[in-house]
Amino acid sequence: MSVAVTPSGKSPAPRDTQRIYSIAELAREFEVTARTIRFYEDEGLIKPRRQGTQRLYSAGDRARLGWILRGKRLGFTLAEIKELLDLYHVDRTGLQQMRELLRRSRLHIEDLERRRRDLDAQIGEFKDVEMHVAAELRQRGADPESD
Amino acid sequence: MSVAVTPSGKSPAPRDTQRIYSIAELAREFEVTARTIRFYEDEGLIKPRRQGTQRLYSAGDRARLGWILRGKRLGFTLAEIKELLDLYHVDRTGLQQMRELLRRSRLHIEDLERRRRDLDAQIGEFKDVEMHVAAELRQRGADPESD
DNA sequence: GTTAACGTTTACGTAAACGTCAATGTGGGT
DNA sequence: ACCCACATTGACGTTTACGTAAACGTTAAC
Repeated sequence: MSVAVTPSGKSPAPRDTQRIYSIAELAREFEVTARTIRFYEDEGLIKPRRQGTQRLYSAGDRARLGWILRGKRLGFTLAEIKELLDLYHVDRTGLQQMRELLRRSRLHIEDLERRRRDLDAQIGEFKDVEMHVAAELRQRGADPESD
Repeated sequence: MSVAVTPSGKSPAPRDTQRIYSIAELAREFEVTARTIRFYEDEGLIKPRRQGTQRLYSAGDRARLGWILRGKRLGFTLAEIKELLDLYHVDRTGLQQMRELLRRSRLHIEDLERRRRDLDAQIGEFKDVEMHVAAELRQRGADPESD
C-alpha cells in the first residue's frame, strides 16, 4: 500500500529507499522478535523477497511493518489490519472498487473517531486526577514534583 | 473509584442512584454477555452485592462496568484495567500513596497520549484516502455519495 | 403443574498472537 | 577446520478473554 509508506504523507526522504534489511534489523528497530515478523508473514501481512531461504526486507516492507505495528497499538487485530492493507492492493481502477474503498475508509474513520472519543474521555479523567492529587499535595505542603 | 462514576465529571444526575440492576439488564445495556460480566467478577474487577446467590448491581457497579468496557475498547488488558481501578481504592491518605498515584496517573496519561498520536495519524491517513478517492470519482463523473 | 425466563456453578473448549524449543543450514572470521 | 552469529522450518506450549454446554435452583405466567 502507499498509505503510510511515507509517514508525513509526502517527500519519502528518498534516502534509504534502496536499503534492504535483515529480519534481525527490523526486529531490533521495531522492538519485536523475529518470530513475530515471521508470524505476520505466515498470516499474509508481509511478503519479503527471498535470497535462497533468507528473507530480505525492502524499505516498503519496513514501512509496512511499521504500519502493522501501529495498527496493533491501536488495538486492531491482525485480521483487521490485513483487511485494511488489502484494501489498497486489490484492483482500484473499477468504479465499484473505488466506491467500496471509499465506503470502507469512511467506516474505518468512524471507528477511529469513536476510539478518539473514548481516549479523550480517559485522558480528561486522568488529568483531573493528576490536578486534584497535585493540589492536595501542595496543600499539605509537599512538592508534587519531587519523588 | 470515583473517576468516571459520573460521565460528565459532575452532577451525577442523582436520579437512578438508588437503582439496582440484574446481570441481564447490564448485559443488554452494554451489549456484552452475562458470562463476560461474571468473568470480570472472577478476575476481581467488580464485586456486586448478593441476594442469596443472585448478583445485584448498584449504579456504582454499573458505572464501573462501563469504565472497564471503555478501557477494553482502548485496548487495555483486564489486568491493566484492574490495576488502574485499584489505584483509587487503595489507601490514598498517605503522602507516599498520593505520590505514587500521581506518578502512575502521569505515566498513564503519557501512554494515552502516545495512543492519541497513533490514532490521529491513522485518521489523517484515511481522510487523505477518502479525499483522493472521492475526488477521483468526481473526476470520472461519478457521485461519491451514491452507493 | 409445567413451561418460560431468569439466575447459579463447574468445567471444558477456543481463537488470537505469539513464545519457546529443537533440529538444521550458512556465511564469515581466525 | 572450527566457532560464532544469524538464518531457517516445524511443532508444541502459553496467555487472554471469553464461549459453550451441563446440570441445577427461583419466580411468574398460564
